[in-house]
Amino acid sequence: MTARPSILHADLDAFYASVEQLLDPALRGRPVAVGGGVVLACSYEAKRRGVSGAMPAWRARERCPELVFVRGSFGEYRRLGDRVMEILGTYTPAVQRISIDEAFLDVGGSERLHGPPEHIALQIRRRVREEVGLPISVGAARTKHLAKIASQVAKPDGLVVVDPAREREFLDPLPVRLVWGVGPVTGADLEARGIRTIGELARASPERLAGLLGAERGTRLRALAANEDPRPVRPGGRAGSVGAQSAFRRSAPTPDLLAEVLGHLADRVAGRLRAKGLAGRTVTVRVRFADLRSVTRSITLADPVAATLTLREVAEGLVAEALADHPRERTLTLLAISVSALTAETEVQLELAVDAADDPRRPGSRTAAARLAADRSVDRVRERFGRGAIGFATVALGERAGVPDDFRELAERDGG
DNA sequence: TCTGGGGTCCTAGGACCC
DNA sequence: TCTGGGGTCCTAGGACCC
Repeated sequence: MTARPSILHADLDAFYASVEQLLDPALRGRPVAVGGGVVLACSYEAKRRGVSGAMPAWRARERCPELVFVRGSFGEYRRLGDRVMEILGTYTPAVQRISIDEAFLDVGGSERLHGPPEHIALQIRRRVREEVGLPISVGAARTKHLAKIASQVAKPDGLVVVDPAREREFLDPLPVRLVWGVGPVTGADLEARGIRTIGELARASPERLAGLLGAERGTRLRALAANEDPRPVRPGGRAGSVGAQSAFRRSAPTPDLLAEVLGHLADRVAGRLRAKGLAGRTVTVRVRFADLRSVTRSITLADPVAATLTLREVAEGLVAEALADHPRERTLTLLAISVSALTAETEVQLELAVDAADDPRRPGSRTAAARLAADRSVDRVRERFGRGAIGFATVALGERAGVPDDFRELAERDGG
């Protein structure tokens, strides 16, 4: 084989928990969990004692009584994650960040400056340890998917380079759950039919997989298992949707509750859209009932929204529809708003001068213009004085949300 | 005292157009 | 009077990832 294992996948180990241990030396060597009611991330010391992500706090404490719970240091996660990405960027501009703590690199063109991929991987691990103080695992291989699997195998705090001549040897015995896109449901399906390893998935007939998973998905997962997915490292990456959700204790869908929660969510979503210079035409709401089943309702508007009040009104209408379709459901446990079909907000602004129909959903209307202008004033005040300085019901919402807003933006299940 | 919050991608049916 | 095939957009739901 001539191909080099020039794709790297770099993945910080137990990121949130490692940051906490970095910030507070008293936590080092101890089982640490980040989160409130549930474990959002935990240290390897905690994992060894049976704690894992998404576990309710009471169960985690049951399994590991000496577990130390910390609420999380959101700003630090963002800051340190960014610093690590900066280090990665010194080896190639071809860095594709896929979450706060994880990225692909194509170092195929970096050899002359920085040496072969293995050497770069070693340097990355050493520099992140020395300059940031965090452990990071790296996988190196010929393809992205294989590099990602390699970094998972390398954890914790390791490096795995997959020799292009020995890819099958490496891949075949690994559990099928390591394939990207095989989750609990599909994994259980496959295992029930005797497909337990990646090798078995790669060798399964396309017809059989199509019957099991559907044609498209069967083909895709088999290609991943067979390591025949050549997708390139794609730097940058634009958001396709912006959303927010809020889980709460079982509550009747009273007008007060809906106004409060949807107002808060619309404020968050629209604010983030404006901060990114975006607006979106499709608004989707999700309503979760007491039994954790949820339904969604969406609408695609003629023009993109970025104004808080307009988004809130549209969302209220959609939630009302969803509730009307489920008249027997008396209890809610979650509401969510998401905006997709995004466009650059400059296009919205251009339309401001155009027409004057007074439907606030139309960006050209005076109402829409006034709303957007008011929102921007609020945005500016918040930029200077912080989120709490002004805005919708942040005080009234109080403890209901349970998780600090900043944290929500960063939260992820398996970060540690 | 059973479950965060942020996303992506895919499927499938229906409306509508040519 | 009955009809095809293709394409796009919209909507609802589900699995998955971090």
